[in-house]
Amino acid sequence: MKKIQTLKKNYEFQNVLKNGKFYIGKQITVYIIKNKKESNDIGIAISSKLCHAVQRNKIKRKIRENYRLLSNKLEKGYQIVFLWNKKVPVEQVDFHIINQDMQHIFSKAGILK
RNA sequence: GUAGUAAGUUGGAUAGUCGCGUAUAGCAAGGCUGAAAGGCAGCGUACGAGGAAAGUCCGGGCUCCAUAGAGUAAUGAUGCUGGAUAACGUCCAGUAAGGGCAACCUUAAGGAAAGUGCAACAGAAAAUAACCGCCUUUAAAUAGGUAAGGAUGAAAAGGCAGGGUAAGAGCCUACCGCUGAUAUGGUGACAUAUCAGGUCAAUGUAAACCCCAUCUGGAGCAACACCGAGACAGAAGGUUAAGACUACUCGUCAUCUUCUAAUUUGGUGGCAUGAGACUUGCAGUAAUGCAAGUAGUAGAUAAAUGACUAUCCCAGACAAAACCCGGCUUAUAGAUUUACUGCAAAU
Repeated sequence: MKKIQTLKKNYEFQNVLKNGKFYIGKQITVYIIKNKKESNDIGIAISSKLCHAVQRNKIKRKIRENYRLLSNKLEKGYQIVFLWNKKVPVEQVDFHIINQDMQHIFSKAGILK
């Protein structure tokens, strides 16, 4: 399954955020919960209060790109939601820091193969 | 050369690797799914954010509310004149006032003897002006006249000069301003000229209420239409009531309607050729109109146009389509074009 599956509905997001385990990195926070499928679903949520649409899109794209590069190495059957850490200024968004965060978090959560 | 004014254009580039969305009578010729129709996936190809996409401030298309119909009112908006436009609170050309040496710029530019209100502080007084001063009267107290001068203020009863007077005052006169009438020019706002007016009866504020003129039904693509699933409880009224998205009146519609409670969801259309853009010609001062020609696949739905690496330079600002158009407003690093103005120098 090559395409990235994404969460669509608000209740799906709420479910992950309420019941999932969370891990905090330097720039991103990740919520993870098991689902019963044989694939991973991800969602990216960035508050509209933080910045305007252009910055939001840049953050989303960098997170999505990083996930895409790592997705083959992950165990399957999880729902993952990425959040931006509110305390970090949005101008400092950096591809490599997110990459480190993600590897660290996924290995800590034990879903990295 | 320098300082400006106005109107425009542009809004990092190149290469490599990996990816995303839409389309596809291309390839593959059957990889997955399905009873089938078909759908999904792969490879290739093409296309894939802005000048403001933003704010959501106006106007319109489109949709529903009855085929949105008529009148009155309310509400809201606009407010010099003429024109443009589908329409506008927009644009163009003018007028007036103000600013700038100038190019040029700015203006929420109707009405203050229709009425009501407000004018802080200061000041004697904020609209039937007398605090000081001046003059007359009186021995003095007092009584009266007076808006020239002082002081306060954003604003103090046209300005200035002469005459006049007890002192003063449009009290009188000239000039300027103001108001009105007439004539001429202009479609008009208005301009110019002449004449008359000192009862020139009187501050500002209408971004206070208000008055006048003109316009204005409501809600919005989460509109709306269709397909398919889930759920489907209770009460009231029923031929004159209730309802049909501001109120009232009239008129129309319809047979089931209304209320309370509970309440989920998927797909398709709407949805990309439009009062569109550019070029040329003609008409017009112009906005714009008419004619001919040219180019042209963004279309998502937790939402595509990206990421990384390398090189270059002036080191990339503001900022992401979400039904669609016409505007307005606000944000914006840098680069660049044209026309014009002032100053300086040279010829």
